Amino acid sequence: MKVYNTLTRTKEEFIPLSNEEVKIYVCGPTVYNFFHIGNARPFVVFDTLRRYMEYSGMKVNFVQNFTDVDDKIINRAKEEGISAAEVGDKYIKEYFDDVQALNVRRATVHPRVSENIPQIIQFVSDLIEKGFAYEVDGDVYFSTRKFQGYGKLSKQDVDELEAGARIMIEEKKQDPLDFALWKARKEPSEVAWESPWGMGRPGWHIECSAMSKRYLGETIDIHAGGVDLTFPHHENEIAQSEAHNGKPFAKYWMHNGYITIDNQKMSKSLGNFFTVRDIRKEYSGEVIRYFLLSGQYRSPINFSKELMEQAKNSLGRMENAKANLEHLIANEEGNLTDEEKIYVAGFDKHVEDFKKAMDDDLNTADGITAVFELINDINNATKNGCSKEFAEKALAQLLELANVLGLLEQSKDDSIDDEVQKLIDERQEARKNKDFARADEIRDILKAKGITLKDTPQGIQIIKE
RNA sequence: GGCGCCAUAGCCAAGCGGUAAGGCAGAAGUCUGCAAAACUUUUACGCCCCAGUUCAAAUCUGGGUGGCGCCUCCA
Repeated sequence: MKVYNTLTRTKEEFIPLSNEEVKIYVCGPTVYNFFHIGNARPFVVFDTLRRYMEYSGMKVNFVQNFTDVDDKIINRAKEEGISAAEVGDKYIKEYFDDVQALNVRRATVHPRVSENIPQIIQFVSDLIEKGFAYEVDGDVYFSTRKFQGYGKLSKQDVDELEAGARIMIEEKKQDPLDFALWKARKEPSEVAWESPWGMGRPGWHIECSAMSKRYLGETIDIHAGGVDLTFPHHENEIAQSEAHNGKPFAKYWMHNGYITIDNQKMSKSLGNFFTVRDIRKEYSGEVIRYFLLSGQYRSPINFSKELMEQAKNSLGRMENAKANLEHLIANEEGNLTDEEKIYVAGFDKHVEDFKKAMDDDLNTADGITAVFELINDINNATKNGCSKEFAEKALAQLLELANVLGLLEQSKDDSIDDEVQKLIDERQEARKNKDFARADEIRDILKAKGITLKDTPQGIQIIKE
């Protein structure tokens, strides 16, 4: 498998550090609010990476943190009149609710900053001891210029950065490029922990370095996140971790592109964002997931109603294929015919195409194409009915690929109540008596309830929304 | 000022030197009591523009034009 590595700006063959497991760390959310569709992209993309690696036979140790100690959380807590811990707990719960709808599997570990304070304090102390950090009035800063190679990920030149002069000048810092590892408490009500430098809390960047080390070790295979984290967040993580451990931090750095609105970056500060929670009111999580996977992960994707409709209709084609096969399985019998055997043998090509696409830096757009080509074959094979065995094999093949993408996983509730059953029976009776007006009327009534009836040669197929 | 990305049909999107995948939307047809689903056919002599390299370029090089991003909390 090839992977685009931001560190080298090229696609590289992915070679795991160990044959036992692949170590992946993905920067997780700061839990002070519902996450938006832009935040959702890395969750879905790197979940797909993980699924594909597991499909390819690798064992993956996947760590994604929760940043539950942060200024925004503190502010939120003040606003809502609850503790910072309660804010964190609340939005972690909401995170899992949304992410479950998106078919994003739980990470191997979801560490929280608040549960890693001793490790962080140790990490910071070590950096001071090694001469990479210094304390001023209860704050601790990292000496950027002491770490050679600062800027290697984002390809920034230290002197150019300084010349940019867009960095907040803090009196306490020895150099404007230095960043906080530990922040002293400003007022007594703030969450804070005891430390060698007094009461305070960790800076943003140090958390990931400390948690990555604790849960995955000093050198990991892949560190991933959104492109906007490249600088300064990931650059700072490299500086901290490599200064501390004296060895490479991550072998591959993967960054997903933005979600845009009218071609502008979606962001909380611009206020042009849509939360997944809100989008879910109109589209299923799988539609959102399909939308996010419809382009290659490094390209920007524009978010719009029109594109969501396209995603919904496209996914609908996949769902129809699945539903039609399930209906055939329930109503047909028999084993593979000679003609069907040829079709089944042809499935392999689509699997190969799928793997080829996914091996090429997770080209999910092409992966989806392979699934549609499989569906075309299946539809052609079944247009005049098929054996039960064929339908079973076709469905298994379809789900094998779709599930790697995290699609077609949610089984719909197809139970119907007595009242609906009575209407369906009545419609059948009406059709038999050629009372098509009544039959169509009933179909419309059910349609209004979100139940679509299809009259197939294998009987009535009921589709619920 | 520094670093970087992108430009393919009405819309989305692959392709990365060998003669334009796939999906949505649209049109016609088959099937059906009618629908739905499915199937068949159909929609880019051309891939932002101009040069160049090559037997061959959407794909490489140079120069434009237009859009976006990072350098500041941000996925």
